[in-house]
Amino acid sequence: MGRREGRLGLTTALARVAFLVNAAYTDASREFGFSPQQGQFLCVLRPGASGMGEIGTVMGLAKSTVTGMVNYAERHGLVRREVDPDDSRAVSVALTPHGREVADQFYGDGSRRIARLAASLTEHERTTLAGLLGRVADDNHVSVIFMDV
Amino acid sequence: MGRREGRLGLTTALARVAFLVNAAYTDASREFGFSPQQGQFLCVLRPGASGMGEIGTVMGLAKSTVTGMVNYAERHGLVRREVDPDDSRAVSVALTPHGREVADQFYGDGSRRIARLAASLTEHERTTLAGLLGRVADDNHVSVIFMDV
DNA sequence: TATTGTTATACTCTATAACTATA
DNA sequence: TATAGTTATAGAGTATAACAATA
Repeated sequence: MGRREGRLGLTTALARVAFLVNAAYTDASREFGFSPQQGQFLCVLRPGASGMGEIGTVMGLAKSTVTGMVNYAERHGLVRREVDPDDSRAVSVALTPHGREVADQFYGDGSRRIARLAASLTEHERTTLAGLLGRVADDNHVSVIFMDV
Repeated sequence: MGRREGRLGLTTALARVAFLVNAAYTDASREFGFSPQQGQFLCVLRPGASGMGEIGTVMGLAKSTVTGMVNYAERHGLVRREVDPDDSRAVSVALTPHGREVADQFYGDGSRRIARLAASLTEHERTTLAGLLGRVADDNHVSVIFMDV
């Protein structure tokens, strides 16, 4: 770590860009009238229904927190609970048709904002950056919240 | 955007790596017994004292939120308020000696966790990645929260 | 009048512990 | 006994609106 010829170290650069991505995400959420957490939650559900426990694992939250989050989204007509036919203890949470529409629009808006952050790079630089970041992601078992657009 | 030869698009890669950085940050905060927000707040104050309004701008928070955050940190002996001699409305918030110690340790721990994310890259790749991310950060007026270690 | 902060209020986000019901 | 979720509780994070004090 440390400076190299007057340029930022990798750690600093990673932290700053993460801050920018978070801000883009938060701005997109505000645009849609919900919190970043609810936005992230909708994105987690986009690929398909999920159990309460799985949601907690993917998002890194305690199970009671997940209960509250699902309650909120359900109250707003974005998701619905369904009892697992194979295990009556388990619950499956899925987007409602309205929730899917909102989630897709939110995802598109958030993606556009994030893409805009790298607008000043050349096509070749973007490809290089995507490759290196992809390696970092792959090597650290990142949860699949954002899928490819 | 979209897939290119089976690899992730830049937007997705950015989002995933941001998620990893956030998780590293959250883990470091938990290690120190406070929330990611309090950790970020301490890092904002590391370079020097700051006014309430400036803190809100840098962190993207409403002023009443900043009041609450400073109250919390003050209650825990991490920061103290000082009235600006030039403008008695204004308040300057600074780390206490204890707060500085905690902030520095937290910053070091967080930085180490973030650096570890890129451990699998070669030295040359890390330099390339740092350069490209630095460009992205510079071109988007990112707030200076993480300074170089 | 405009600006700096704080208060009052109302939610959401979060975790821990205790609980219910099913496996 | 172990697992899937919920409830109870408590506190932190957040914003809006109304306010006080100073410029």
